[in-house]
Amino acid sequence: MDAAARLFSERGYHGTSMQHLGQALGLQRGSLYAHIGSKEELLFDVVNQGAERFLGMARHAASSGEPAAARLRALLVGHVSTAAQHLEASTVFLNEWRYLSPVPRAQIQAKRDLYETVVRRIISDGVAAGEFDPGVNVAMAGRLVLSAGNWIYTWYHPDGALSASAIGAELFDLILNGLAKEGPA
Amino acid sequence: MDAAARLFSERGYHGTSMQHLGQALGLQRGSLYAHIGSKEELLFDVVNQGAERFLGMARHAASSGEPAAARLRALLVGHVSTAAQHLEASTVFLNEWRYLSPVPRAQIQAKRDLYETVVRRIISDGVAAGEFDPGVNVAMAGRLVLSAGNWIYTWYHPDGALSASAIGAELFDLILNGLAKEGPA
DNA sequence: CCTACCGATCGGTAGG
DNA sequence: CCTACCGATCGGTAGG
Repeated sequence: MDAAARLFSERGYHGTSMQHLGQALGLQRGSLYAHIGSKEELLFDVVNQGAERFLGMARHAASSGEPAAARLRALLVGHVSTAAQHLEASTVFLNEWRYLSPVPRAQIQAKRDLYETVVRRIISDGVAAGEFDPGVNVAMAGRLVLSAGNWIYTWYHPDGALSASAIGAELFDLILNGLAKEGPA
Repeated sequence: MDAAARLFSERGYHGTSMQHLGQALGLQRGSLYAHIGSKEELLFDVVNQGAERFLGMARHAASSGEPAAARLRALLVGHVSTAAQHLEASTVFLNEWRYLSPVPRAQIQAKRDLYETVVRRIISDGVAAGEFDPGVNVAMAGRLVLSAGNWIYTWYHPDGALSASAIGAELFDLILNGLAKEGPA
């Protein structure tokens, strides 16, 4: 699965052959079928593990009992940290899941929808509690949070100046406070 | 190129065969080679056209002479509108460009970098002009804007409640003002 | 885990 | 001479 995550993230699912995987593991391609059912099953396992990682983190962040802003911050920091720690598997989760056939894809779609629901719930909680602006479009704000978190795999490098947590925290501050100068209405 | 944009966006570059392309056009796959040099050349053309579209729009938005906030708004609205109007080609531009071989990929990378530079320039102009908060991390804010714009192809549907322009405008307002309630510091 | 295959299909090119 | 194709096949590789 590690080799698959790496190769699928670099070459894409369809750009990776069983030959590539065999080579990475020092096996003939036919021999891989003693360990996996099919190439697609391998994709599903990598994608599903990624989905579970994000979902588990989100549920934990959402249920802390803290104010909505703190929960959203924990979720965004957790999201970026998870993506950074499992960059290849996260890339596969985000980019290659759509190549699954209908039944497994629907399973993953359900987990993606659940994740988005968790994010929106935190935001609508924050609006209800008076923490966030009552004019906030909850669906749009949820998508902004997911966008910010999901796009980082395209530019994050482990040896960058900022840690994953710091990136998550910076993104949260931007989303919470905006670009505009405080003060004059 | 339209057929390639559609097929590459749905199946991915490596998941699309010359057979698929021929079928979409009512031709034998071999006949396509009277029109293109190679499959990769076709990918490059789709990706490059996408890059040029976004870059042209960004240059136009950036050079209006308006305040930074208005320019950033125009860029985000333009970005979402462009992505919406050419959803398939934009998807290929964003997802499949990395499968180009080194030389053409570097050409596209340069255009992507240029686009990001335009975005950052607007933001740093806004900070310098006192429109934006002086504490803003320009690189991070630029990535947030790009993230918001680049992720929409995953959920945008032409028959949704909001037009592309309206989505761009809502995203801009969120990024400018943030989630937080105005008032108490 | 191997070699040796299967039915099919890959991107690309042949001559006409 | 051109554009726009044909049926067949090139050397290799796909998943199984």
